Amino acid sequence: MFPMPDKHPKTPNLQDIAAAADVSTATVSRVLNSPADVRPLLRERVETQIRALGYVRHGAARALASARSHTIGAVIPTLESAIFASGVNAVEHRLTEARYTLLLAVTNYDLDHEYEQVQALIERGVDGMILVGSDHNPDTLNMLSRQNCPFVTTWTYAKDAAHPCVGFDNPGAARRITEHLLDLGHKKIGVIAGLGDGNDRARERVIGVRAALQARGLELAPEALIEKPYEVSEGRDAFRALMHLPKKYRPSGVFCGNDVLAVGAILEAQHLRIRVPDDVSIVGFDDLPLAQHLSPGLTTVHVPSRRMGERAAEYLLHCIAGEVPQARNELPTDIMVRGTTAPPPQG
Amino acid sequence: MFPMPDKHPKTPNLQDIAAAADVSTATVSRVLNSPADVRPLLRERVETQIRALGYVRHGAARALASARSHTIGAVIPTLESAIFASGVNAVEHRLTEARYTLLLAVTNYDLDHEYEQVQALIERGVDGMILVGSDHNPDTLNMLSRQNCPFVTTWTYAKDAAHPCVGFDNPGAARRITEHLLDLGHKKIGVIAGLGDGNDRARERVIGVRAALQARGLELAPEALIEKPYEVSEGRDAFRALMHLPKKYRPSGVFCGNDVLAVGAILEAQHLRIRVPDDVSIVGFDDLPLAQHLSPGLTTVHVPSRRMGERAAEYLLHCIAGEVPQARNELPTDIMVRGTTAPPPQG
DNA sequence: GCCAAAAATGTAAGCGCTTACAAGGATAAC
DNA sequence: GTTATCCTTGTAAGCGCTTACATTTTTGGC
Repeated sequence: MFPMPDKHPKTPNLQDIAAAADVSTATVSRVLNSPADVRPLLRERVETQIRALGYVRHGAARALASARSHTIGAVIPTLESAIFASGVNAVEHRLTEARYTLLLAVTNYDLDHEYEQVQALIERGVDGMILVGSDHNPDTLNMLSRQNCPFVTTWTYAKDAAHPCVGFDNPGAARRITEHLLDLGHKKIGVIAGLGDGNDRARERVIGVRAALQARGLELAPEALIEKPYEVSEGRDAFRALMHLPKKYRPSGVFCGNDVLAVGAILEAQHLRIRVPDDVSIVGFDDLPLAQHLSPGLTTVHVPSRRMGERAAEYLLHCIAGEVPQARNELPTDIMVRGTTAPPPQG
Repeated sequence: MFPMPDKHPKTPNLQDIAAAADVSTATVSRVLNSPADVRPLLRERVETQIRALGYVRHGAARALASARSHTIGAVIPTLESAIFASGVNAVEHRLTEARYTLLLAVTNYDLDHEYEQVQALIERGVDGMILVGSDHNPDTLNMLSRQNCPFVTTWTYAKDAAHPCVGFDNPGAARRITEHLLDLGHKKIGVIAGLGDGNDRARERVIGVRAALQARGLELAPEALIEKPYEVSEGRDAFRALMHLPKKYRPSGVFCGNDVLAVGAILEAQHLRIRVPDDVSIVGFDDLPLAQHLSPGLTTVHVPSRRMGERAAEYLLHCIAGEVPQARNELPTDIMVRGTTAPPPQG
């Protein structure tokens, strides 16, 4: 073996810095982690070398030695939905402020896949984990607690929740916006819900709709409940199906499990030359940025996704700092009454 | 100190498994990493213990010992834009398939912030990095190569690109869709561009528009070029401004730097009772899922964001595997002619 | 059965860092 | 000038794993 031209001049490590600055590795480590503990003169000598050699910490070694990875994991259903994306964005911001890094994993609404993703993140040594919803494989939660990895669930809240959560009252919000429809005089309500399997939020919203109806002695006809994946085209299909129901069931007010489905419904209404809100009222859920720009603006439930992301990140950061933050955090939702709702025709 | 009730029964490590299965740690490591190297009988004995004790690998230790973190970093401008979100989603999928995990960082279109994020990810020991665009702080690229961290840029392609990239021809696509407008007979073109600072894609798209105009002896009036952040409301504002231009400059065809701006333009047109495409034609860029559902459907440039994400992930995975994949990858774009473009009024 | 070659397993040396503890120096009280 | 105290810095032991190398076992040709 002969001397290589230094193509890969070996990235410097703590020892190299220590040698260059003629101090011990402990001192370099201290300059990096608790600069106040080392005298300015020495500190500067070390910092000079750090810059000169372009030293970058070795996170794995750091994590191994300190049992702290400075990373947080988030496991979400999908990034295709704008609303999770913006929540994740918020999480990322808070973490970056705290010099933490986000590990992201996606489940596609599959709880078994979620289990694997959680395991993968635990293997990566995340210091905390953010989950969506309260539907989880029991193994997932077991693993989390066995590994004593602090975690918090988002997007749902219940005052008796079994786990730390920062979320909101899904059935309550669904109920309130349904009541808005009922207050306008609608009697026949249709529902375009998200897929309920493994998705407690979707199910709970339907429960909220039912509750509102029952309180007025009404019922949700089975024909008028359609479950669909969260996609514009699915919303269109479902809305068309609803409009082709026999008159007896055909709804004058349609509750959509989220805004993506609602946009689909509106577009299909336009396509079918059904006027919104004159002929049919439509409500959504989530308040995507787009909702207010549509014309007419979409009446929907505003969900504080950004704040939820921030709060979840903060919760974990506090846990890691050894504090015991409040475990159950409820965030308010708002009914945004805009242009897609009105009294039913001839009524 | 007295014996604690085992609240935290210390998560088991390789040694514990080795002891329990009465083998060496090397053997346990092998059943985990190259099971074929250990005889079925032994392997099963070890696997039994792994399950029994609920063992989970310690990634940091693994990374330290093997110089491989099994993570990839992605640094993107924002997650609020649906199009990056879906690209990231695609990256995540490919990585998960390869048992890799994604570290995500966001820059908010700030190149200095990008530098910090890249450093943070390098500290975390990512095995490769995905960047967006070709505008970068030189320090960022230096760090990457000093740490010899393989990386690939996305969203731009140039046949003489200085770095590995998987992207597409921004100016070319912008030029082609502008030509579509010109072919319809439009002579006065307005542009609602993204903010060009630190965003080569936004600038290149404008260059493409200019090229198309110049080729026909036309010019882009300075008044008719408006730069805005990628937001619906900004698109509305810009469109309104364009429509209030003196007749001489007022465009009959508007090129929007992305679909979000285009949606804003369409909505504002609706608001101003300007008919699209009868009075004004509008084109976008990106082909967000929504674009085809609008009515009229948005004429736009289809960008293969999903495939781009997949290819970028694959590129890095190949690099890590020691291969030398093709460094410059161009993906095709398509002009999607839909309903928002037509000949200008009165001929 | 015997022996060489091949396959399976074990041994142990790090990977780069943090941190308890030890040691050395400066400071201040007397 | 001493000594006790505090503040800085150094020493060195791991953290949990991978992997080159050494050792043992198995295999198969004869």
